[in-house]
Amino acid sequence: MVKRTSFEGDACPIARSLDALGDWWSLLIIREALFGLRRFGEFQSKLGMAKNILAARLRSLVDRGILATAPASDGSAYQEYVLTPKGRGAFPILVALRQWSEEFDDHPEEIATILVDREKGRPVKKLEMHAEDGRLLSPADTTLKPRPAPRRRSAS
Amino acid sequence: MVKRTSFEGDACPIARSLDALGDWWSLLIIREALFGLRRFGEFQSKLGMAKNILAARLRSLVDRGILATAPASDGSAYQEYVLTPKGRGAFPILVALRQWSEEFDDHPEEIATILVDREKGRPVKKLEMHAEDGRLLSPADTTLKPRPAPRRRSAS
DNA sequence: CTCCATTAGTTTCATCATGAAACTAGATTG
DNA sequence: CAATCTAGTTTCATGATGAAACTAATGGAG
Repeated sequence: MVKRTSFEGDACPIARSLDALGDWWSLLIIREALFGLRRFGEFQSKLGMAKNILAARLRSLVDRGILATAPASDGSAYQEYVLTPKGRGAFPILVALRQWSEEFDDHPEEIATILVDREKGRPVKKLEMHAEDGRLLSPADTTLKPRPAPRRRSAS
Repeated sequence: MVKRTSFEGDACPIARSLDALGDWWSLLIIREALFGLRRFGEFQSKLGMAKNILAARLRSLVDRGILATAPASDGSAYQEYVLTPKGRGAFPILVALRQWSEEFDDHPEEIATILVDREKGRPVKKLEMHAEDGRLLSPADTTLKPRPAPRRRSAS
């Protein structure tokens, strides 16, 4: 059992996310799915990845509830892969990755696209983290706390 | 050249970020570094990863300007690994991954920690995306545009 | 209905990456 | 200066990846 370590049982939520999304292709598949791709062949030609790897990734994403197979929207007998709410929920991760690249990449001139506000066509601002009361938070304004034990029924 | 495909030259900023951070360990190393870890042995024992892999990752992260080696803060002759601004800039990525897990994980009761506002001790809100003018944007409110060609000197 | 092309995979095989353990050089401690 | 600790490197077995060939089912042309 020299297996590539899994973070499935890890208590850290970051590790748990990485267990599902942290390989080289899953997030790119989700990116394309958000962009509207649905068919095996579309993913394969757009991403240029090996078909066996794509098949394995799609299976994993379906198993984890990130994609679902749907019985074809154009009437053909083939199936399609569509994002579940869980899959669409990965959007902020993609935005965060994009913005990190936009801000820190050594060759930003090679970046082909920018994410813009559809209405105005202007670049979106950086992701913001806010407190419950609305205050804008910087990393230093945050800290980690142990998760409170889930209370059963009512408070003690 | 059956090498694991690199996204280094890819025009997609998400792929470019994944090229630097998209392996199983890099983001966890950054997480620990944000938490204050600095020494090789600290990372190794905290993450429980093989030392050769850790050494390779640290080297890669230093090469990419995400970590820097510093000549020891406690006077010893060993070196330390500290985050650069580029490394600290990955904070939103970690928050996005954490929040995705908090929202969609099948076993959220296994998650040990929550990210809170230091001042109030209350959980932070989900990351928000805003337009330049401050409007809150949903994914559907955004679209991709080709990056405008960089103008030289003045406008045409 | 038949034949051919397309789609969506699976199989095979070579190579790369990962992980565990042993090993090592230099730093630190007693 | 001997024992130990730190920070790695080396070695080797195994798992993951990728390219290409192969296959079964579908779709389309005539």
